[in-house]
Amino acid sequence: MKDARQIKDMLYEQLARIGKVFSSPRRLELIELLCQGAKTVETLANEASISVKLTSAHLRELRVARLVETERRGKNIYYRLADKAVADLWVNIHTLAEERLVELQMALHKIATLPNDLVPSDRESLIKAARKGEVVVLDVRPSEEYLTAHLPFARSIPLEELRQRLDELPKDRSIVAYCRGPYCLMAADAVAMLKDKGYSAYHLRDGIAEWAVTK
Amino acid sequence: MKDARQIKDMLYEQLARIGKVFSSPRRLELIELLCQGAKTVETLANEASISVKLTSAHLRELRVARLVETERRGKNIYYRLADKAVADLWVNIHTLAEERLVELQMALHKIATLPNDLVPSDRESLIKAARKGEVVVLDVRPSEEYLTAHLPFARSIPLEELRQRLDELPKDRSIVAYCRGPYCLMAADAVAMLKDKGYSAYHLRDGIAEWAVTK
DNA sequence: CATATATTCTATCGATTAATGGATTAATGA
DNA sequence: TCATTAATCCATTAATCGATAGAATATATG
Repeated sequence: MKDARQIKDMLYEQLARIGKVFSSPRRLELIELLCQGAKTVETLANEASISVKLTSAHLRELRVARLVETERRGKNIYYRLADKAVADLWVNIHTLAEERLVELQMALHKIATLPNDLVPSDRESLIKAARKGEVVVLDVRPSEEYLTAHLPFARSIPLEELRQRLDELPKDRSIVAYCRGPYCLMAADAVAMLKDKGYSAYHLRDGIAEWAVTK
Repeated sequence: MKDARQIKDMLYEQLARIGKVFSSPRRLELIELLCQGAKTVETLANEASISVKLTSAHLRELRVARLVETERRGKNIYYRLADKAVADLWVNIHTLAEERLVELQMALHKIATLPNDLVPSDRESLIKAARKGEVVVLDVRPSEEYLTAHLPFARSIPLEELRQRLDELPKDRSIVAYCRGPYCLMAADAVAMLKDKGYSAYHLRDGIAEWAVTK
């Protein structure tokens, strides 16, 4: 069996194709955005603050690895994750990275101005508190993303509208804001603004992708 | 906040470090070997059929990403996975790859001479059958790996010794052989040999890493 | 202390990849 | 049909990575 080595090499090469997709910072950011729902190339480019050409090139990599699917709607082409398992893998990678990489832990520390645990941190008690109305769960992502999927009992006020719509929020209850996930800065911004205006606001670092992983 | 972009870039760069580790075929093979237990550089080099120098270089990558830990025992340095989550990620990646990549499915089809489902394929019924003695679960990996961890009720006969120790196996019962995982060819070899000698043998594609993932 | 063994470090070459700009395709709408 | 919009393809450049060979280190053993 002299070709056993060859077969083996080929197998690992195929596996590495998946790893390669997750080896580029830009692609990871695109994957996180796609975890929020289907989006056009231009939307993705804007939200990731990179050129449309570069976005297209990275999406091509995702496409040849069969991790995303495309659908044309009128002028636009919408990209979406091909499988929930892709989002799961994304969550797995960033969880492992946060556990193992001290550099990442320190960078995250800079973002989280305050500890995360002042608020019911496990899922059941957060949902329970939200159901009872003890806390307000606030989704600060764009409303399309809220419509695609959101946490139970969450109310949607996109970050851009938050300043004008502050009066919709009660000052006598805690507000728990979340956004796309641990690397999205929208919820942190929202919490800073709310605290500045006298609200008692907290930052839930998980997004819907993290929430969806059955642990 | 003009440095928000910078912070974000840095975060994704850190995350990509983990992805990069999983983007090389050789490193994936080393990770799979390390899923079987702690091993020296030389052992890893031999089992992956690559030079010691190259092995050391790849292990260095794993080390700077904090995914492995080292321990000196006498002359040798033993490498082991730093966290069970690393093995879980390996299983996640190859599961996703098998689901999404047609090329990989076809390559695996060449290895699996016969379908995998002729034998109790879910865990509970396999364990139950093994407990009752209806089937023999056979671990054909080197005995050190068996000693580190093995499936419940599995009996150890390393592939190299199998030819001489055939008489230890019963001809009136099914034999279910497994090895390191779906990309290891040892169990396939063993099954081919056993069938050739008149045994009723089957190939369980999962290894202990796959088995350990709580689904 | 000298030698053998196990492993790592450094330098180098070729191959791959990320990013950018220019040209091209595909669908829409006047 | 022609212009517009959305996205991709293609060619180029700089940076990075995988692999190999030679030198260096660190530990064990005589």
